[in-house]
Amino acid sequence: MAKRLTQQDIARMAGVSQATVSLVLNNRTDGGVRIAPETRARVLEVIRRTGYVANPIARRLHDQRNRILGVFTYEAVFPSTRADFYQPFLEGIEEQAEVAGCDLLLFTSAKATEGKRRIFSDDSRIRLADGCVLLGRSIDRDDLAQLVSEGIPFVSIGRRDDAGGPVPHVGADYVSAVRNLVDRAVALGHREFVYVGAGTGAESSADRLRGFKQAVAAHRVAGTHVQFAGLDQVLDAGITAVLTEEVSDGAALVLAARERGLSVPGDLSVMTLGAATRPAPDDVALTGFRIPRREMGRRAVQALTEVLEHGTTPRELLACEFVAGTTLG
Amino acid sequence: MAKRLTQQDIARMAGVSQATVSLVLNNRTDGGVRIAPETRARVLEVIRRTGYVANPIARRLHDQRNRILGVFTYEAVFPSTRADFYQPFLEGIEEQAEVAGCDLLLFTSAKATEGKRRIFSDDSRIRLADGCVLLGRSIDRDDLAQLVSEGIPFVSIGRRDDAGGPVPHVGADYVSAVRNLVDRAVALGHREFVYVGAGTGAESSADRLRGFKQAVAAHRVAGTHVQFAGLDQVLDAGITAVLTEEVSDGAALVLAARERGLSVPGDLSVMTLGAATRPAPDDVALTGFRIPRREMGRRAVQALTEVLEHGTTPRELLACEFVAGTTLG
DNA sequence: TCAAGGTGCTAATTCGAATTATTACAGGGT
DNA sequence: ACCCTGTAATAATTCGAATTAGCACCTTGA
Repeated sequence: MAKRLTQQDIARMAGVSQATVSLVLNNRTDGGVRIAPETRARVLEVIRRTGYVANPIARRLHDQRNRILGVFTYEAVFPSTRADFYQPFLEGIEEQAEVAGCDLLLFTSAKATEGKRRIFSDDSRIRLADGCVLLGRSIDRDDLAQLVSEGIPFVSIGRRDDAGGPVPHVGADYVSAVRNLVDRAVALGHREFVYVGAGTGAESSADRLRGFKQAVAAHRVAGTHVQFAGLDQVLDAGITAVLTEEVSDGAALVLAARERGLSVPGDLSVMTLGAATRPAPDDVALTGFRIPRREMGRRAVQALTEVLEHGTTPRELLACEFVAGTTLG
Repeated sequence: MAKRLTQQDIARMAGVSQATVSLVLNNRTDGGVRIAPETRARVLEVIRRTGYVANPIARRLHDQRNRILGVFTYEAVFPSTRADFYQPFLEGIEEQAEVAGCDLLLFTSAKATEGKRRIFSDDSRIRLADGCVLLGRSIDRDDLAQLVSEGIPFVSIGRRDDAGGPVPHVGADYVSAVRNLVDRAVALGHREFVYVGAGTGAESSADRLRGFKQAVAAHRVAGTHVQFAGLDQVLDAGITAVLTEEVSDGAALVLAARERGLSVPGDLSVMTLGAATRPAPDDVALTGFRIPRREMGRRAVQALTEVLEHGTTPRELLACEFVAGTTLG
């Protein structure tokens, strides 16, 4: 296999020193550095001819920058079961990376331990990249804490609680989004609510439940929380408005109600909180909100750029757009 | 930001030299290297206490290998309009990369010129990876020739004609796949065929048309080739079996025929050749074949591994699976 | 003619870890 | 006292690129 070219090789070909090649390559003109135009041209010509590119590894060893942004996901990125969930994020990430002139490193080699990947394995490659975007519904807290304590530049997609320090993130404002749904339902006369879903564990779940509780408290209406709920349970409790974390749960309720000859939203209103971790039927136009996934991806890369350039700790929540649907009335 | 610990730091704490730390860390016992048990224990204790992990960058610099595989596409990978096309390939690539213990680098930094990315721009980063997988319907011939002549390790997904030398690739055997379709149609009594599509330009198109021509010649039946075809044209020419490169073209013909009150496959048979570059309706069960996209991705990475290890030039065509559908009779 | 000042380039060092060559020292035998 | 052998550790070098200090050469001007 042809050995990769080094600056030393280029230097030899151009009849100059390695240092000169480096200076030409980086277009250095400051600090009393001068290269004669013809020398510069000669070196550039050799570089052009050979297609030489500086070894990013060596470069990074020296100056901590190689224009590579890592993307770490806790599951494989492409498998189609998850594709609908991850894809919009990745679109945004790719789009903004292109703008920033960075390449994306997908950490596929991260060994899966017990079905979950871990960021810090024996031979963690996370430092290959300048910084890293973290993607996944829930992220291991120990991993997060280590990222923070080691000062590795990263941005999480999705809000994260502190982990031994503030965690830089670009999330969705679920609290406001859920409150908004309850507000609208109350305005339509609803007084008996139920929140169906975990409501805990991942921050995204907790935020939704928090928004729900804030809203029902503010309106002084009845609001309960259950992990799972069948149609009977809901009806027996006199509920008129259901909010489900999972899109598929909401769709299931609507279908069950209609099979039973009930009208949605006539007899029961159903709203979904946008978590599509499972495939859901697309023939039910649920009322709910749209998570700005693509925008979150874009903003995460922008935020990462800020982290890299200014060492800040950006935390930002993006608004979710109300989706009218047909299941709230 | 706390500076990361180095082996030098560990060495100081343990009262040994940096070399000793490295030897302990790598558990080296061969080549006349000996470390006293108590010294080893002392070093390990410091490592445990501090949570030190070797900097992978420095490690790679020494090992001449970064276990990064590049993925170059002429368009953005993730946007949903293209997702159906690229995704299965990427699934396979990711899967095999994980097996090989490599990370994937998406060349998003290659700025698009006139809507297309180019591999060799002013500051091509293609050499950043150990090797590279090329993905795209058609690949710029100049780029290809340069890759070959510069001896850059790469594998194309999709068969490619020589470009100043053989081009390593993992493709689909369209010639056989199309011949197979014609064989089946002839066996069912068809004698008047038409091939609808480019049939030229990309190798994938040319291969399909070649298979078609070989088959009609072998069976001594009538077979014409047109770029585009309306339903009237087809019927006027007395055609009984249509093969369309594009899935959407085939679907359009079927729908047009049925609207006209014709039966498919009663009055007209339609087969598609699997090129889904445009979204197509999924309610028409077209007869055709399945391109083994995922498998192609997997094999491409395997082939790239061979290129890297043995400097070979693998060329391989994978068989397409017949899809019965309901539009051939 | 010699210092002053500018120009164009290079030698040497740095980054962190891996590896090879080498040294230091103890103990045993003569 | 001397050599030899084994053991345990270190000094020095390597990887490829970036950077800094400084060297050699050329003009000027007095």
